[in-house]
Amino acid sequence: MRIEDRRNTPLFPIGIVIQLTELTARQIRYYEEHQLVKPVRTKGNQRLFTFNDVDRLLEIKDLLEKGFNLSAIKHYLEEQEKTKETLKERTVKKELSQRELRKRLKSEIMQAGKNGKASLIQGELSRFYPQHKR
DNA sequence: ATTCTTACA
DNA sequence: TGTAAGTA
Repeated sequence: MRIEDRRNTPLFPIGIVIQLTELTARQIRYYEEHQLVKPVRTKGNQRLFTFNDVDRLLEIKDLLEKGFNLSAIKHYLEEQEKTKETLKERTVKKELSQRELRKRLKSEIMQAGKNGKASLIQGELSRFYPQHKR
């Protein structure tokens, strides 16, 4: 999950963001007021934007040019955020369950090796192989 | 030189 | 949104 960290690393002062997005400082600060982006502040109170913030601002600009108002864009981005987090959660759960599965398989295999009888999981797995007459 | 806030057009 | 003023 290193790439994600990079995209969320505060890097750009507003001057760079202005060049990257071709938005004015006024606009960028205004969007921040409305919580569409949340740049962190340095000790000197200067804003630092992340790569994701820049992407976000570009999307805001695009939607604005297509005629959407700020509140609509805000709702849109919130939904997009929810969806994104849900997908991420599912991925995490999947990874956890697969790790758990491997752990159980290993345990069962070692157990079966000791007492020679079919393990519980072998019984479970047989369901996925129709050629095994049951 | 840059950025920040506030306030008014 | 743009811009001017006074700061940090």
